[in-house]
Amino acid sequence: MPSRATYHHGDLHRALLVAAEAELIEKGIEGFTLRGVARRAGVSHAAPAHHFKDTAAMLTALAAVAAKRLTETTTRRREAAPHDPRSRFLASGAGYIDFALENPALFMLLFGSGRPDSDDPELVRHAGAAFTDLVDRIAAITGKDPLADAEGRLDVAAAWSLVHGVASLLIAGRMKSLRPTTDADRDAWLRRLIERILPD
Amino acid sequence: MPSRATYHHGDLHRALLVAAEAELIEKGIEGFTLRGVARRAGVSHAAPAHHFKDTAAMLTALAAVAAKRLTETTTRRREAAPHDPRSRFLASGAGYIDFALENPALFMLLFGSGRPDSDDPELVRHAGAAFTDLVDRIAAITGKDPLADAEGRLDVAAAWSLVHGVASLLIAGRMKSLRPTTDADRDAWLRRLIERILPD
DNA sequence: TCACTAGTCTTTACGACGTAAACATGGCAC
DNA sequence: GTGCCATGTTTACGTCGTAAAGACTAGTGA
Repeated sequence: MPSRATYHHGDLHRALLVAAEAELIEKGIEGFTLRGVARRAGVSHAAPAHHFKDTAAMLTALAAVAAKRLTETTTRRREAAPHDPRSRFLASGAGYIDFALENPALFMLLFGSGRPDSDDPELVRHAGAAFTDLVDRIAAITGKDPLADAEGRLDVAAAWSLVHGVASLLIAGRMKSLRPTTDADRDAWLRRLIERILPD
Repeated sequence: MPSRATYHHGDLHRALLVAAEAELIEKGIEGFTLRGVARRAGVSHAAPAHHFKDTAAMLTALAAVAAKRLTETTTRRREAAPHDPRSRFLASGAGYIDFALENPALFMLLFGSGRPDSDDPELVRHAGAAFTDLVDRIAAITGKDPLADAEGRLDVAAAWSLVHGVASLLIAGRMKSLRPTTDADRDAWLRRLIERILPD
């Protein structure tokens, strides 16, 4: 069925991840299908088994990619921002939300579905980096380690919750009546929103 | 295959919803199966078709139940709270989070999956009631209609986002290192968290 | 009272899916 | 060169969602 110049693909592992992302974006997490991914990559439906134990493993690998990309997005935004701690915090938070809006399927895969194995080392590593980034932003503002006491942990929980909540509700389309109508106003709106949770 | 006193079930529509909730809780949104629901209700796998057009319709009906129960929970908590606006807001928010913690599968079905039809009138009605409750809590604090101006809508967006974010992240198990270890401290912790987003 | 109709449930059937096992191919280490 | 084994294919099996056709019965209208 699959027609290809060579019997062996060459880089099927990577190709499958690319195909998997396309499949996820197009079909959503519900319609995601291993056989569909294989078709997209031009191989037989059983070929992925040699690279991913099962569907969950493939989704786990994809979630790790998502976590990595999320961290890259917040980092890039932060580095482009003014260097004062508050601006950097706002930029990082806006980056989190932008990632969600630009990659809703990946974001939902990462946070909203129980499908990826959340103990996977690669996933833990990249998700941990995103968390560390958040903690660092807050540390820069308060001047102490937020994880050291209950108040600091509350700072972290509140900031993450707000940003994550905005992202989730925007993606789910539940904030249509609250957010600004034009995309141009979105960024300013997001910043004003995030400002409300800034620690002193 | 199914053995029952009478050929006709009598109240299969309701029984299917009960079975569907059990199926959702036990198998999760991923493992949710129409045939599994039918087995649970003791009918043939095709019987549900006479009561729900397809799987999505069944999940939509279940989501409407979830939305209704969410509103009931926040209402109950609010009514049990002291009558000052801030206490009532805190109680309502804590109710939202409690609902999520007590019904994680229903909460994720309602907000985190694209499976229910979000245009379903019954679902819109109950979800709208929950939203109205939130707006009313904020109106009671600020003394004006929050939806009337941009600042008020920002109040609503921020409050909803924080509460929704906490609920989502707690359910996903991503706040283990931030939340208090004992359940006894949880309520106080939640209140301190929600306080941070209270409008003036 | 008694057919008949419409609604409810079952049976059967079909294509798609995930997974496993047996088989084919060819890259690469020796 | 040769043989191993990772990589890909084929075949097979059980489960799923959905549709169509048949069995049963409650309720309606004559």
